[in-house]
Order: sequence, then structure tokens, then C-alpha cells
Amino acid sequence: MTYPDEVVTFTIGQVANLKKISTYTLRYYDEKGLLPKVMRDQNGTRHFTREDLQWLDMIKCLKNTGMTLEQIKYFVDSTYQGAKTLEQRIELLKNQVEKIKLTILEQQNYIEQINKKIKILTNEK
Amino acid sequence: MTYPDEVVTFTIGQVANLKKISTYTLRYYDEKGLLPKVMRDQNGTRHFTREDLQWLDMIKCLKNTGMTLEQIKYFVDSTYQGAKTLEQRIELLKNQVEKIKLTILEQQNYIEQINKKIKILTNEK
DNA sequence: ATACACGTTAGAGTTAACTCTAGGTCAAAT
DNA sequence: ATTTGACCTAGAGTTAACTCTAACGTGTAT
Repeated sequence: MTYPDEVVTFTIGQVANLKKISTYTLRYYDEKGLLPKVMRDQNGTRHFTREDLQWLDMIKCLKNTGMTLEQIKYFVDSTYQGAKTLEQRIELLKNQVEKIKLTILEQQNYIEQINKKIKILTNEK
Repeated sequence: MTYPDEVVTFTIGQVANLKKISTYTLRYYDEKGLLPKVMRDQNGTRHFTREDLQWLDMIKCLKNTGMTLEQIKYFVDSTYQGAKTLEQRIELLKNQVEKIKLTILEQQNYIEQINKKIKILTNEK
């Protein structure tokens, strides 16, 4: 039962299921400062909000596009420093998009390279 | 001075320079069985042929598209088992191309995700 | 009351892929 | 003859990102 002004939250196990990330990893990310807003109750138990889940999506996105956790932490920290880092964060994200575009080009080259090899092997038959 | 039937070879240091891979890494790859054909002279010094350099390109290609060194070794081993593994190797490479294509799609999704975030941040200005 | 499921921490262990160190050999240059 | 520089090996150390263990707390079900 949730009252109008109550915030829906999730335990670490629920988040693990929803986002397919182990509880170990979630605690590790929290420890590393990647999830600075996660609430705790009087027992010390974590309660993740929808906003925290969105952060997890952002972390996944940046991580899977080649950022280290250290770089992601830098972005998270910037965010919590507020408006004065806004330009910087926009720049960082634009930069990341450019990096991803380069990776895609690189991957396309690798496809061509492998296709050439496939052709050579096919001719050996 | 090289005679007609001499094979041009490179020392580990030359290969390191040419391919921008440290000598440490080259020895490590050799040790792991990723470069089974590298010749040695009477002193034990490695001599890399052009074919070895081509293998290094292949290793780089497979590694940078997500294969582990263990998986690459499997491919290398298959190759040296000769014609009977030809089909298998072609399959493996076709499979790798499909994986890369999926990665590219994934990366394109991440670009969209980041662009959305950039838009949100830009509207905060 | 006690068991069970789920949460907590601190700290140790794991894995892949390097990366380096120490101690050695050998060929060419001074 | 000795120094220099490039090579060698065995084995230790590093780094990132987990992954697990041990010992403990709490809330619900029987």
C-alpha cells in the first residue's frame, strides 16, 4: 500500500532482477560512488528509487561504450555539483558520441577484414 | 643483402615498432600459443615473417571485436589442424561478423540514448 | 521460539590481459 | 677487451571490474 506522496523504492535484490546486475556489482557501484543518491533505512538497507534505476541505465550505457568506472564516476560527481558543470557534462557526452561513431567505423572495417578472410578460406575448399 | 630465396624477417623490437604492440605483449602472445609459427635462430631469438605479421593483424581484429585470447587461440589452433577444420573456421568467422553487426546496432542505440540526455541537459540551460 | 530469506559490512579471491624485473646470452662497436 | 644494446626466460606485480566469504542483523512465517 503506497500513499500519494510515498516514493516507490526497490531493494537491492529487486534491482538485481530488474536490471540483470548482481547484488555484488550493485553494492560495488554504490561503494565506488556511482550511485550517490541511494537511500538507506534505519537498518542500513538500501532503497533504490526510479531515478537510481535511470542512473543505472546511464552507467550501463557509458560503460558499454567504453568508459571506465572512474570516468563514469567523474560524470556522476559533475552532475551532483549542479548547474555550473552543465556545459562540461554536455561536452563530455557529445565527445562520447563521437567516440562511439569512431568505434562503429572501426567495427565496420573489421567486418570487411573478416569477410576478406572468409572469401580466402572459401576459395580453399 | 637478401638473396632471392631468403625470407625477410623481423626481430621482436621491429615488430613492436611496426605494429605498435609492446615486446612484452608479443612474447606474451607467443607464450599463449597465438603465434605458433614464429621462428627462432640458434640463440633463441625470434624471427617474425610477413605471415606472422598478418597473423598479428588477425589477432588484433578478433581481439578488438570482442574475442578473448583464449577464443583466438582456438581459431589459431584450428588453422594449424589444416583443411579438416576449414568449414568450422568459416562458420566461426561468419558468426563473429554477426556479433559485430549486433554490437554496431547496440552502439547506435547508445548514441540515441546519449543524444536524448544531451537534449535534456541542453534544455536545462 | 526458531528458522528462513534477505539485507548489511569488511576484506579476500578471481580473471584477463598485460607489464615489469632480475639475471642471463650474444653480436657489434669502440 | 669491454661496453652497449637488443634479445632471452621465469616468475612476480599490476589493473579493472567484479565476485565471493564470513559473520552478523532484521522481519516474517510456522
